[in-house]
Amino acid sequence: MAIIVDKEQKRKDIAFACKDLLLEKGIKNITISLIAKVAGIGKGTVYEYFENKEDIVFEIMTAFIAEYEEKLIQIVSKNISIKEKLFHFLYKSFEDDDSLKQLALYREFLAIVMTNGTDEMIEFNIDCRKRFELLLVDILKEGVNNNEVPSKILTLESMILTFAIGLIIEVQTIKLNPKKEIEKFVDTLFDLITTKE
Amino acid sequence: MAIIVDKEQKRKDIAFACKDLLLEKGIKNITISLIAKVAGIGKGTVYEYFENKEDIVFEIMTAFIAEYEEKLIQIVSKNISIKEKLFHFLYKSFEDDDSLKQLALYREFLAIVMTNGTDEMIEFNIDCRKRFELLLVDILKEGVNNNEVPSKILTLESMILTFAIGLIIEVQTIKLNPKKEIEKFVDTLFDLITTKE
Amino acid sequence: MAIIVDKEQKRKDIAFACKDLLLEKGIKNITISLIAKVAGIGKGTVYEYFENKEDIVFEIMTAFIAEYEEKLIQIVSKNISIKEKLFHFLYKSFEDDDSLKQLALYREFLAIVMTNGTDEMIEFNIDCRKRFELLLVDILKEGVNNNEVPSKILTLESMILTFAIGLIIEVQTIKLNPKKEIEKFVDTLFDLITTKE
Amino acid sequence: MAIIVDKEQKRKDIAFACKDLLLEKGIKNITISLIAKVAGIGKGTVYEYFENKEDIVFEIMTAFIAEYEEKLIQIVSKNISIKEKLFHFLYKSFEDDDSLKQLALYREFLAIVMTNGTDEMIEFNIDCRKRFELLLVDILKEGVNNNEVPSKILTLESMILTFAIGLIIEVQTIKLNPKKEIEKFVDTLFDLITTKE
DNA sequence: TATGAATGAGCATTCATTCAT
DNA sequence: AATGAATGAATGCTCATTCAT
Repeated sequence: MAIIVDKEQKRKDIAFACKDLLLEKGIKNITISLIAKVAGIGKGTVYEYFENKEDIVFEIMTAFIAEYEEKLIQIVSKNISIKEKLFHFLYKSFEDDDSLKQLALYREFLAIVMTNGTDEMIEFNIDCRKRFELLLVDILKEGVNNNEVPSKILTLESMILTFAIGLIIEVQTIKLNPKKEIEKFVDTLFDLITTKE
Repeated sequence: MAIIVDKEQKRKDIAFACKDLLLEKGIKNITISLIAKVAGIGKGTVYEYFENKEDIVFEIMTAFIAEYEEKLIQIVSKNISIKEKLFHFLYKSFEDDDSLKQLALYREFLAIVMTNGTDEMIEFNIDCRKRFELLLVDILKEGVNNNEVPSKILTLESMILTFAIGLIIEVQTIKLNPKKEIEKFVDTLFDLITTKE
Repeated sequence: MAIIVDKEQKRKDIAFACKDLLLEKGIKNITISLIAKVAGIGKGTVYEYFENKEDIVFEIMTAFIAEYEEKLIQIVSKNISIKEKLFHFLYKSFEDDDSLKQLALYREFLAIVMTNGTDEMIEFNIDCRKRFELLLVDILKEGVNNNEVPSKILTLESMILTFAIGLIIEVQTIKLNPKKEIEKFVDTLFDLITTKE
Repeated sequence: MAIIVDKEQKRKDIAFACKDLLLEKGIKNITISLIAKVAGIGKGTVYEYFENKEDIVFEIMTAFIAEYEEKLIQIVSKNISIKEKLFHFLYKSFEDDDSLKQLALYREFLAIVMTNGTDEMIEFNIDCRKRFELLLVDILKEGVNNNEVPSKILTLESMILTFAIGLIIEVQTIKLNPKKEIEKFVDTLFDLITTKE
């Protein structure tokens, strides 16, 4: 058991050592040789702890997702209006350079899943989506509870996430301005949802 | 005098001959050798009509986009409710096997643009977006003119397209059911937009 | 016979039209397509007047050589000392930008003859050498006649040309300074040859 | 632990295995596939030890140059007259079939440096020149020390090497007879230099 | 447990030349 | 005479993964 713990720890150590490298190089341009060098181990050793290159990328991406989730949780717990929360929830990944780099990596990951995605990748992706869904639901429910928005907003939850993915893509593929689009989206949404009799 | 060939026509002939091949193999796995063989010409001849591999893929994709646009135009001109039109506008690419194959190709193209997109590709993509935008606006405006929906629906236009892209991705990456999602999206949208005082 | 004359004239016309192009592009990077375009004729027509690409290059090089020979003849006829004449004879091809460009072309030609030279090329090259030899002999003989140098200088003639070729190479391959080397060469030579009892 | 290979040694082993191949095929016609096959290794392995094709050619050429230098050193240390030494110094590369093959390779290398030479190639070439220069100076100085020739012969050193390069070229490009030319060159040189009052 | 040496498939592109018209 | 459409051979390099030590 001690050994197992060590293995798990070493996986994380290796992954941690490569975070910046992956951000800098991207999935396609990172090599096992480089990973081994940066982690200070031999190429063969990498395979003692990871199944394959994909596996390493997953490990690192998982860490990034966890980090990002942390940021979103902070948004949820902030003392701001639901509208503001929703804006930040959507805009967080465009806010600063580090986030943008992580977003670029996620985009690269998406590109792979979109075309060559293994079941494992899709599983991973579904899992991520679910975790973000929970947070979004938290935000929406809180708004409902505070009577800021009618409860029917909850039905929009999946649609909002799909829009978010669309935006992540289109910011790159048709040079959409994320801030502008998100502001418009949130404004329109709240305009529609809060229209009273 | 030598034979004068209609270069533009021959381009299209070659592209046409390779349509199925591209659909079957995908952008990354199609080769010039194969293209030449399928088109029944020499490899060098391919380069008489196309700058490079990318150029051929563009030509074929452009044809697909035009075909698809045609289908959308038919939807616009159909005698159905705006709600139904919007549904079909969004669902058309998932409706049959041929459409799904073309969608897969577009997804592959998107994946490239997302990560290695040249300016030309982005240009192409922006252009496609604009053409679809026009059609969507047609649908929405008609609905407004017929008093089926309030005019504020027009502000949703860009958002709808972004959602559409998000859906194209997520159908693949998190196995979303396109029909279900689109139905929910359209229903919710119309529920929100048509809520009266 | 009229037709033959026309053919010869057209050869020269085509060659003339391509002179600058060849100088700019070099032998390896010039293409038949480009030649045809610049000469304002069809690709096939080029082959009506020339055997092959090599043939065109020859025609143009021949013109350049003739031009260069002209320059050397002027040196021969100048009213300067034999030492100065020899210096200019050797230095002429390094003197100005146009000459340097022609020299670069000749170097490229040499590179081909050195490795893939056809008999025809070698013939051509031998012929060039002979023509320059004649001029050099003129210079040397004149010096002897004027009692500027002893007649034994005539035995050096081939050696001087070989040195000239070596210099043309080494200016490029080991960055020799042509002016300095030629001055040293001429000085040393005259020092040796004119040492009297 | 894994096997630790003496990278430098293996480089040499691979290079050694390809010597004849390079001599036979020449720089332009040698292929990585062939190199790998002849060296009995995989194509990828070649790239473990060499940066690129050029790198391999350099390694082999370096070996040939070293071999050739060795031969020249033996000439320097021979107990013959300076005149004979100079003759052999210049004639060595034409003496036997192996030397002629190596000379052809060097000529091919020169042809590349003359037209597409990278800085690295020029560096390499300058370095070779310098090494031969040292040996030539040895020969000349010894002659001076032995009172075989006046010290002014030392000023001819660079000129002799330039002549040597010119000869290497012209033997090929205008079918000069190396033995004859070198004999004439050496005779004339000694005639001039040793002319006494 | 750690290592690192070895591997090999896979592919776009250029351009001189020909020859049917 | 003039043309220009068609051709096709030929090759360097990367990198994830394995496995002998």
